Amino acid sequence: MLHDPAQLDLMFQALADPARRQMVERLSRGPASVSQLAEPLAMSLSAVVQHLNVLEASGLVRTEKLGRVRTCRIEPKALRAAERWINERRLAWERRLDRLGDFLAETKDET
Amino acid sequence: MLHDPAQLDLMFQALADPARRQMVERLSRGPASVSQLAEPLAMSLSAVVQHLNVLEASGLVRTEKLGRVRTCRIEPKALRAAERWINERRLAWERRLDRLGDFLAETKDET
DNA sequence: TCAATAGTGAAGTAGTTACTTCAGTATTTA
DNA sequence: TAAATACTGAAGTAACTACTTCACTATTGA
Repeated sequence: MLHDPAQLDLMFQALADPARRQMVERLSRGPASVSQLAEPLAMSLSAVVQHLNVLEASGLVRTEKLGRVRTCRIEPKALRAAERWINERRLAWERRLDRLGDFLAETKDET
Repeated sequence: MLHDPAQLDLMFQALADPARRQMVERLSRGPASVSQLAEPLAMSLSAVVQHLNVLEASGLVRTEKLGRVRTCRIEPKALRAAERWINERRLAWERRLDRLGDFLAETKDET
Protein backbone atom coordinates (compact mmCIF):
# COMPACT_ATOMS: atom_id res chain seq x y z
CA MET A 1 0.00 0.00 0.00
CA LEU A 2 2.97 2.29 0.67
CA HIS A 3 4.35 1.38 -2.76
CA ASP A 4 1.20 2.76 -4.34
CA PRO A 5 2.31 5.34 -6.95
CA ALA A 6 -0.49 7.70 -5.91
CA GLN A 7 0.72 7.59 -2.31
CA LEU A 8 4.29 8.32 -3.45
CA ASP A 9 2.97 11.25 -5.51
CA LEU A 10 1.38 12.67 -2.39
CA MET A 11 4.47 12.14 -0.27
CA PHE A 12 6.97 13.70 -2.67
CA GLN A 13 4.52 16.49 -3.48
CA ALA A 14 4.21 17.15 0.26
CA LEU A 15 7.99 17.27 0.69
CA ALA A 16 8.43 19.60 -2.30
CA ASP A 17 7.35 22.66 -0.33
CA PRO A 18 9.88 24.35 1.99
CA ALA A 19 7.23 25.33 4.54
CA ARG A 20 6.04 21.73 4.75
CA ARG A 21 9.60 20.44 5.04
CA GLN A 22 10.13 22.92 7.86
CA MET A 23 7.04 21.50 9.56
CA VAL A 24 8.37 17.94 9.17
CA GLU A 25 11.74 19.13 10.47
CA ARG A 26 10.05 20.60 13.55
CA LEU A 27 8.01 17.42 14.08
CA SER A 28 11.12 15.26 13.81
CA ARG A 29 12.14 16.85 17.12
CA GLY A 30 8.85 15.87 18.76
CA PRO A 31 5.06 16.32 18.53
CA ALA A 32 3.64 19.82 18.19
CA SER A 33 0.33 21.65 18.07
CA VAL A 34 -0.85 23.55 14.98
CA SER A 35 0.08 26.90 16.54
CA GLN A 36 3.52 25.63 17.49
CA LEU A 37 4.06 24.52 13.90
CA ALA A 38 2.84 27.90 12.67
CA GLU A 39 4.97 29.99 15.01
CA PRO A 40 8.21 30.14 12.94
CA LEU A 41 6.38 30.42 9.60
CA ALA A 42 5.63 33.78 7.98
CA MET A 43 2.07 32.95 6.92
CA SER A 44 -1.46 32.85 8.27
CA LEU A 45 -2.69 30.04 10.53
CA SER A 46 -5.12 29.07 7.78
CA ALA A 47 -2.25 28.53 5.37
CA VAL A 48 -0.47 26.37 7.93
CA VAL A 49 -3.59 24.26 8.43
CA GLN A 50 -3.77 23.78 4.66
CA HIS A 51 -0.16 22.63 4.56
CA LEU A 52 -0.87 20.34 7.48
CA ASN A 53 -3.77 18.79 5.59
CA VAL A 54 -1.43 18.09 2.66
CA LEU A 55 1.04 16.41 5.02
CA GLU A 56 -1.71 14.38 6.64
CA ALA A 57 -3.20 13.29 3.29
CA SER A 58 0.26 12.12 2.24
CA GLY A 59 0.50 9.94 5.33
CA LEU A 60 3.72 11.63 6.49
CA VAL A 61 2.03 13.19 9.50
CA ARG A 62 -0.69 11.94 11.80
CA THR A 63 -2.77 14.24 13.99
CA GLU A 64 -5.05 13.82 16.94
CA LYS A 65 -7.34 16.37 18.50
CA LEU A 66 -7.79 16.60 22.26
CA GLY A 67 -9.98 19.43 23.47
CA ARG A 68 -9.22 22.38 21.26
CA VAL A 69 -5.60 21.37 20.58
CA ARG A 70 -4.57 19.31 17.57
CA THR A 71 -1.34 17.46 18.19
CA CYS A 72 0.75 16.46 15.20
CA ARG A 73 3.41 13.82 14.93
CA ILE A 74 5.54 12.20 12.25
CA GLU A 75 4.63 8.84 10.75
CA PRO A 76 8.05 7.21 10.26
CA LYS A 77 6.63 4.36 8.15
CA ALA A 78 5.64 6.81 5.42
CA LEU A 79 9.00 8.59 5.54
CA ARG A 80 10.64 5.20 5.20
CA ALA A 81 8.56 4.40 2.10
CA ALA A 82 9.72 7.56 0.32
CA GLU A 83 13.28 6.94 1.43
CA ARG A 84 13.15 3.38 0.15
CA TRP A 85 11.88 4.37 -3.29
CA ILE A 86 14.88 6.68 -3.79
CA ASN A 87 17.29 4.22 -2.24
CA GLU A 88 16.24 1.34 -4.48
CA ARG A 89 16.73 3.40 -7.67
CA ARG A 90 20.06 4.76 -6.55
CA LEU A 91 21.32 1.29 -5.60
CA ALA A 92 20.17 -0.19 -8.92
CA TRP A 93 22.19 2.47 -10.72
CA GLU A 94 25.25 2.05 -8.51
CA ARG A 95 25.23 -1.73 -8.80
CA ARG A 96 25.10 -1.29 -12.56
CA LEU A 97 28.14 0.97 -12.45
CA ASP A 98 29.98 -1.59 -10.31
CA ARG A 99 29.25 -4.41 -12.76
CA LEU A 100 30.35 -2.16 -15.61
CA GLY A 101 33.58 -1.39 -13.74
CA ASP A 102 34.22 -5.09 -13.17
CA PHE A 103 33.56 -5.81 -16.81
CA LEU A 104 35.95 -3.11 -17.96
CA ALA A 105 38.64 -4.28 -15.52
CA GLU A 106 38.26 -7.85 -16.78
CA THR A 107 38.40 -6.91 -20.45
CA LYS A 108 41.50 -4.86 -19.76
CA ASP A 109 43.16 -7.92 -18.12
CA GLU A 110 42.41 -9.93 -21.23
CA THR A 111 44.42 -7.70 -23.57
CA MET B 1 25.11 22.96 -2.10
CA LEU B 2 23.00 19.83 -2.12
CA HIS B 3 21.52 20.84 1.24
CA ASP B 4 20.25 24.03 -0.35
CA PRO B 5 16.46 24.18 0.34
CA ALA B 6 15.79 25.40 -3.19
CA GLN B 7 17.61 22.38 -4.62
CA LEU B 8 15.59 20.05 -2.35
CA ASP B 9 12.41 21.77 -3.55
CA LEU B 10 13.36 21.01 -7.12
CA MET B 11 14.26 17.40 -6.37
CA PHE B 12 11.13 16.52 -4.42
CA GLN B 13 9.00 18.45 -6.91
CA ALA B 14 10.63 16.43 -9.69
CA LEU B 15 9.91 13.15 -7.91
CA ALA B 16 6.30 14.10 -7.21
CA ASP B 17 5.18 13.29 -10.74
CA PRO B 18 4.54 9.64 -11.69
CA ALA B 19 5.78 10.11 -15.25
CA ARG B 20 9.03 11.57 -13.99
CA ARG B 21 9.44 8.81 -11.43
CA GLN B 22 8.91 6.30 -14.23
CA MET B 23 11.66 8.02 -16.18
CA VAL B 24 14.00 7.83 -13.17
CA GLU B 25 13.02 4.19 -12.73
CA ARG B 26 13.94 3.51 -16.35
CA LEU B 27 17.22 5.38 -16.00
CA SER B 28 18.13 3.44 -12.87
CA ARG B 29 18.45 0.43 -15.19
CA GLY B 30 20.88 2.28 -17.47
CA PRO B 31 21.22 5.35 -19.70
CA ALA B 32 18.54 6.07 -22.30
CA SER B 33 17.76 8.46 -25.13
CA VAL B 34 14.78 10.84 -25.02
CA SER B 35 12.74 8.60 -27.34
CA GLN B 36 13.53 5.54 -25.25
CA LEU B 37 12.30 7.38 -22.17
CA ALA B 38 9.19 8.46 -24.03
CA GLU B 39 8.34 5.04 -25.42
CA PRO B 40 6.34 3.63 -22.45
CA LEU B 41 4.67 6.96 -21.65
CA ALA B 42 1.26 7.92 -23.03
CA MET B 43 2.12 11.49 -23.92
CA SER B 44 3.76 13.55 -26.65
CA LEU B 45 7.53 13.70 -27.09
CA SER B 46 7.32 17.40 -26.27
CA ALA B 47 5.78 16.62 -22.90
CA VAL B 48 8.53 14.11 -22.18
CA VAL B 49 11.20 16.67 -23.02
CA GLN B 50 9.54 19.09 -20.61
CA HIS B 51 9.59 16.47 -17.85
CA LEU B 52 13.21 15.76 -18.69
CA ASN B 53 14.06 19.44 -18.30
CA VAL B 54 12.47 19.39 -14.84
CA LEU B 55 14.56 16.34 -13.91
CA GLU B 56 17.71 17.97 -15.25
CA ALA B 57 17.04 21.29 -13.46
CA SER B 58 16.63 19.34 -10.21
CA GLY B 59 20.04 17.74 -10.69
CA LEU B 60 18.61 14.22 -10.55
CA VAL B 61 19.40 13.54 -14.20
CA ARG B 62 22.28 14.62 -16.39
CA THR B 63 22.12 14.60 -20.19
CA GLU B 64 24.59 14.79 -22.99
CA LYS B 65 23.93 15.26 -26.68
CA LEU B 66 25.91 13.38 -29.30
CA GLY B 67 24.82 13.91 -32.88
CA ARG B 68 21.03 14.05 -32.83
CA VAL B 69 20.66 11.76 -29.80
CA ARG B 70 20.44 13.07 -26.25
CA THR B 71 21.55 10.47 -23.75
CA CYS B 72 20.22 10.70 -20.21
CA ARG B 73 21.61 9.20 -17.04
CA ILE B 74 20.95 9.34 -13.32
CA GLU B 75 23.01 11.53 -10.99
CA PRO B 76 23.28 9.38 -7.86
CA LYS B 77 24.69 12.22 -5.74
CA ALA B 78 21.44 14.15 -6.07
CA LEU B 79 19.35 11.09 -5.28
CA ARG B 80 21.50 10.57 -2.20
CA ALA B 81 20.86 14.16 -1.05
CA ALA B 82 17.09 13.69 -1.15
CA GLU B 83 17.42 10.32 0.53
CA ARG B 84 19.58 11.79 3.28
CA TRP B 85 17.15 14.59 4.07
CA ILE B 86 14.35 12.11 4.71
CA ASN B 87 16.64 9.71 6.54
CA GLU B 88 17.92 12.35 8.96
CA ARG B 89 14.40 13.42 9.95
CA ARG B 90 13.19 9.87 10.34
CA LEU B 91 16.20 8.93 12.48
CA ALA B 92 15.78 12.00 14.68
CA TRP B 93 12.20 10.94 15.34
CA GLU B 94 13.07 7.31 15.96
CA ARG B 95 15.94 8.18 18.32
CA ARG B 96 13.48 10.34 20.23
CA LEU B 97 11.09 7.41 20.53
CA ASP B 98 13.92 5.18 21.74
CA ARG B 99 14.94 7.64 24.44
CA LEU B 100 11.31 7.96 25.45
CA GLY B 101 11.04 4.16 25.67
CA ASP B 102 14.16 3.97 27.81
CA PHE B 103 12.83 6.68 30.06
CA LEU B 104 9.49 4.92 30.51
CA ALA B 105 11.21 1.58 31.16
CA GLU B 106 13.42 3.21 33.81
CA THR B 107 10.57 4.98 35.55
CA LYS B 108 8.67 1.71 35.65
CA ASP B 109 11.65 -0.02 37.32
CA GLU B 110 11.66 2.66 39.99
CA THR B 111 8.13 1.92 41.20
C1' DT C 1 -20.44 33.75 32.27
C1' DC C 2 -17.35 36.16 29.38
C1' DA C 3 -13.03 36.64 27.07
C1' DA C 4 -9.25 34.54 25.23
C1' DT C 5 -7.41 30.63 22.85
C1' DA C 6 -7.03 27.11 19.16
C1' DG C 7 -8.39 25.85 15.24
C1' DT C 8 -11.84 25.33 10.97
C1' DG C 9 -13.94 26.33 6.41
C1' DA C 10 -15.22 28.88 2.38
C1' DA C 11 -14.30 31.97 -1.22
C1' DG C 12 -11.20 34.50 -4.02
C1' DT C 13 -6.83 35.22 -6.58
C1' DA C 14 -2.19 35.24 -8.66
C1' DG C 15 1.00 32.17 -10.20
C1' DT C 16 2.45 27.47 -11.62
C1' DT C 17 2.15 22.94 -13.82
C1' DA C 18 1.23 19.45 -17.17
C1' DC C 19 -0.01 18.88 -20.93
C1' DT C 20 -1.36 19.85 -26.25
C1' DT C 21 -0.34 21.08 -31.21
C1' DC C 22 2.33 22.82 -34.67
C1' DA C 23 6.21 24.41 -36.89
C1' DG C 24 11.01 24.13 -36.95
C1' DT C 25 16.30 22.44 -36.87
C1' DA C 26 20.04 19.39 -36.93
C1' DT C 27 21.80 14.77 -38.11
C1' DT C 28 21.68 10.30 -40.37
C1' DT C 29 20.70 6.96 -43.71
C1' DA C 30 19.27 5.17 -48.24
C1' DT D 1 20.40 14.82 -52.19
C1' DA D 2 16.02 13.54 -50.37
C1' DA D 3 13.58 11.31 -46.71
C1' DA D 4 13.53 9.76 -42.13
C1' DT D 5 14.94 10.39 -37.44
C1' DA D 6 15.57 12.71 -33.05
C1' DC D 7 14.68 16.13 -30.94
C1' DT D 8 13.54 21.53 -29.81
C1' DG D 9 10.74 25.66 -28.84
C1' DA D 10 6.73 28.58 -28.67
C1' DA D 11 2.10 29.37 -27.72
C1' DG D 12 -2.20 28.10 -25.73
C1' DT D 13 -5.14 26.05 -22.12
C1' DA D 14 -7.28 23.60 -18.24
C1' DA D 15 -6.41 22.23 -13.78
C1' DC D 16 -3.95 22.83 -9.59
C1' DT D 17 -1.27 25.29 -5.75
C1' DA D 18 -0.24 28.43 -2.19
C1' DC D 19 -1.64 31.66 -0.31
C1' DT D 20 -5.09 35.60 1.52
C1' DT D 21 -9.13 37.39 4.37
C1' DC D 22 -13.11 36.93 6.90
C1' DA D 23 -16.52 34.79 9.40
C1' DC D 24 -17.20 31.00 12.37
C1' DT D 25 -17.14 27.10 16.20
C1' DA D 26 -15.48 24.74 19.99
C1' DT D 27 -12.88 24.67 24.44
C1' DT D 28 -10.79 26.55 28.44
C1' DG D 29 -9.51 29.70 32.17
C1' DA D 30 -10.39 33.85 35.06
